[in-house]
Amino acid sequence: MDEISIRALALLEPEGLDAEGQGWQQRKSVQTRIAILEAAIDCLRTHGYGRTTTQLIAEIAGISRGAMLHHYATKQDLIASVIDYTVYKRWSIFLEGVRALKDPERIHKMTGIEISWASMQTPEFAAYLELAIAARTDPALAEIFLPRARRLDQTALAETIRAFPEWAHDLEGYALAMDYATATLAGLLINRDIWPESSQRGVREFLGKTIAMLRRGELNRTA
Amino acid sequence: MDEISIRALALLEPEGLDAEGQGWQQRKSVQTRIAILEAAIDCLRTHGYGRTTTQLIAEIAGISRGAMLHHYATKQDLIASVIDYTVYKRWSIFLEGVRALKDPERIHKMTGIEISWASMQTPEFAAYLELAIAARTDPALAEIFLPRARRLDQTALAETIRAFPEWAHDLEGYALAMDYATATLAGLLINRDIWPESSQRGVREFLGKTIAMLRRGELNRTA
DNA sequence: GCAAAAACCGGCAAGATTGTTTGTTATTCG
DNA sequence: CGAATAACAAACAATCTTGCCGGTTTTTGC
Repeated sequence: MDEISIRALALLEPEGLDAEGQGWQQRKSVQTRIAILEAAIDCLRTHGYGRTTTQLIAEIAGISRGAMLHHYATKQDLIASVIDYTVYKRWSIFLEGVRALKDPERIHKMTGIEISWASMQTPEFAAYLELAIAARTDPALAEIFLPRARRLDQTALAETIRAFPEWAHDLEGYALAMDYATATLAGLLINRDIWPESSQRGVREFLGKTIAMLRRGELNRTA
Repeated sequence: MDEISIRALALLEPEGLDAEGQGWQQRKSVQTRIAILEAAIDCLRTHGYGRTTTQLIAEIAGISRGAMLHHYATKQDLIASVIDYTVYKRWSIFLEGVRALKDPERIHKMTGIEISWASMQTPEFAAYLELAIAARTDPALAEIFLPRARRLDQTALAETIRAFPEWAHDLEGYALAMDYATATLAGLLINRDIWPESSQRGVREFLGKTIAMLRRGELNRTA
């Protein structure tokens, strides 16, 4: 992992999950917590937030519900950790994909969209999306989700731009491109089961061309 | 309402809600059903699908839960009607907005996006979106939602193009533009509470310019 | 009128979900 | 080695939600 990734990850890294060099009990605790988080992610993406029960999470994680409530006293505590964890993983995957590209590919072949698309098709992002959606109508969830999401979104924007030197001079344009791509791809995800695959591919390809033009400045965004 | 609107509405109009010239009992039944549907829409948009209970719907509709189960024996029956009803209303509002535009406005000022945006900010669309999202993780809901959504989506596309003579020669392009705008705006709706308003406006405006260029053929979508 | 049907109301049982509580096993540290 | 602490398990009470059922009022048709 190169320097860019490390710096970005450092600011997004979830707390309470780093147990390097600790005792065995500590290491086991972290291991169990990660198992719980991944079980929660699996539940969220397959059953949605409304039907994600603590019972099911514990079941999938392979532990008792009592044990889970020992690590995460309340459902809100668990969800809060899930938020941090999923965001961290999403941008890790994103940066990893970008880092694997050579500069010419990244700049001229709109591959950024494909990478963004790939990072949005992971179980982690599916879980995050479920939470984002549920937070719009669930006040209790919104209370813990919105502050985190706003902060993490801002942090991710500021840190990922480091991986795109060609955007460095234009933070505003980068923010627009990122929001634009994220919005369109998220909308695509929602209609995944409704629209034919050919339509979805058409939208993705057109989005790629649009972003490429935006970067080249052919679509001045203020006029 | 002009001929175009009437033709489109005819194909999308929900069944069991037209009681013109019937007896009073029939009329009262329709009236109650509409009250139930609108209560359900209100519940869906404010509480989400997972927390929309039959009890709450009946409460908001102002009738007893028993009376509601008389009109809609099961929750699935009710939701099925909600789907048809919301889609019908959405495109009614959309066509009404388009019809109110003069040709030059519609063609040259990318006002189509604003109308589409307006039609997606109604309670009806919010409810539909909740159902579309919930259907992705709820098999029981998907069973009744997906077939309807696919059929209604196709019908709406074929019918609304009548209101855009400038697109008539390019159905494929119209479909792409519609999907593209819908996806982006839906994605925007999801992030409504997360992103700053200025970012959202930026995305909307950029989308408008993109669609305008697509229509003018400046962004060839096959290359 | 008057019986049938429709609209409507209130309550109930079965099942599910959350947080708490009590108890057991394993680890850490003085 | 022994007490304190952490990890884990199982059961419980309180609350919701759904579908169903008996009963009441209103409308319709003969």
